[in-house]
Amino acid sequence: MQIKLYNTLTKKKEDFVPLNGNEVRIYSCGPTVYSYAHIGNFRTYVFVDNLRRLLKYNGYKLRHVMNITDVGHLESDADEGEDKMEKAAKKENKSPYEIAKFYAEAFFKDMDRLNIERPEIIAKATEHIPDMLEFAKEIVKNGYAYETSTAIYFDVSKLDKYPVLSNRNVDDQIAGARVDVDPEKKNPYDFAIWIKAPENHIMKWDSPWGLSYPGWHLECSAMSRKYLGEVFDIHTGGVDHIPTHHENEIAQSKGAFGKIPAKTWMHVEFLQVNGGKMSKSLGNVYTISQLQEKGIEPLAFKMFCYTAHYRNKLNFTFDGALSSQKALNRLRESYLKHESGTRNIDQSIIDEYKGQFVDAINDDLNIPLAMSTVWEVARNDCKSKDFANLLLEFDKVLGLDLINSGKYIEEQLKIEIPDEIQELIEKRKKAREDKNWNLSDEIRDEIKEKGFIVKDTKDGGMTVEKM
RNA sequence: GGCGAUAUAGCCAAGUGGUAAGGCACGAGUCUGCAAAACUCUGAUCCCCGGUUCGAAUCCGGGUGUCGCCUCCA
Repeated sequence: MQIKLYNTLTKKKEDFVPLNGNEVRIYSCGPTVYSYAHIGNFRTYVFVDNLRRLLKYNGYKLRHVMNITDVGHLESDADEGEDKMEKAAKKENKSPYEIAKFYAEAFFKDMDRLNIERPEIIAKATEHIPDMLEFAKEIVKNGYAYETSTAIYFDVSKLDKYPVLSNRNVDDQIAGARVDVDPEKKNPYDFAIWIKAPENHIMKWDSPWGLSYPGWHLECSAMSRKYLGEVFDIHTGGVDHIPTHHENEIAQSKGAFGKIPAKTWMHVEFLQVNGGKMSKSLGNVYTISQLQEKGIEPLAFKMFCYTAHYRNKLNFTFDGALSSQKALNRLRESYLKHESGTRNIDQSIIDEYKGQFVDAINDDLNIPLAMSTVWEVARNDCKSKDFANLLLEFDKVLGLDLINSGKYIEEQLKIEIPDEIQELIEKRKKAREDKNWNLSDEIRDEIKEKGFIVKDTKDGGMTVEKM
């Protein structure tokens, strides 16, 4: 079955065919490691994980690069303000390199908890300064850039067309937007490819323009070409990258070697919170750890992402995430149910379900639709290892770590019960043996007030959960 | 001011011409001393108006609402 992917560049769903045989080359814009990544960031990385898994499921080999931005990303994408790394470093009284190391580690820890596969190549900007400098020199040599007192700017008016990804009309937008334009810029949409370092700037390197550092957009252009070649298959990022970052990457590649660097550009819509945008000023920027504190596992967040298609906005609420937590637990129970089954299922039925699932995911990664097939299998009355194996097959794309379902459920039940509660449990056990239901119910309420829930099992035992 | 997206049951949402997937919640039932859990069952004609069509949630036009981008952000 043919994979179809939506391409922002052509604004169409297209049949996906790799440029180079069986190998798919992908570049994903990674995090700027100046603080913790939030759940909005991770919606994008969950998508990238699904994309990887989809391609592998269809038999392709991957060469996937993700960058770690640890220099050059200014507070504003329009080349204004301080470098984010330097700003965070000052705030936390550390070096930019310490900041980068700390938050990069935190990022990968969250990626692991989300069961997101690592790209084949992780590329740090600071380790590729020579590649970027080379790229910048080519752009300058080809006449696509000019020098001002503060930076080397890319001259967008030299391009045949700008922008190519977004529809915006440059002149109209400038008229209405409240932006202060650097008077030294020739065109408002010119952007810095190389920035002259102020006296107190920590991260800076030697260049034909003195001590300086690369512009943010340049790292992706330079590193993607280094590892994937001039033109590769797929470039991913969030929708916010469309109008500036990716537009400028394309401009740079055209300036350096005259080509648009990727064939397919894929963008993930924003995760909203309570129906609106996530922003620091509203205090609704959550991290994976903060979700965990509220009883939402990282994998439940992944499951939550599967309720909507990646090209649509998804409204995050804690209620919504908790419902996904429940759904995930039920899916795990269903897997275990089938895993212990003994019935045999006709291969034609298995093939039917598999076909439904593959049709959905191959159609521009329609995971919400695919999930309806997953539930049909999970909910099937006929307990069978064949269904358990089918769920594991689906999980190759979903990455919910279903094979370890038992472990996750065990962990949820494994809690420390204080002596005080243990005593109440013993008292209640006796009351139940005496069929003193009033006392039994009273004790249950008392335990509940102290934050634990007691459930009676069929064999006369009890289980205890934390609220 | 410019550009764009979206509007489907209580909530999260699939579905782009042929009589509305799925998840969660609610309600009912089974089970239970009761409860919880689990399981089963139950619910929407798709923002409004007009048009195209044998037929539209799905296409076109006009409204209204919400959201986003152009300023930080995946």
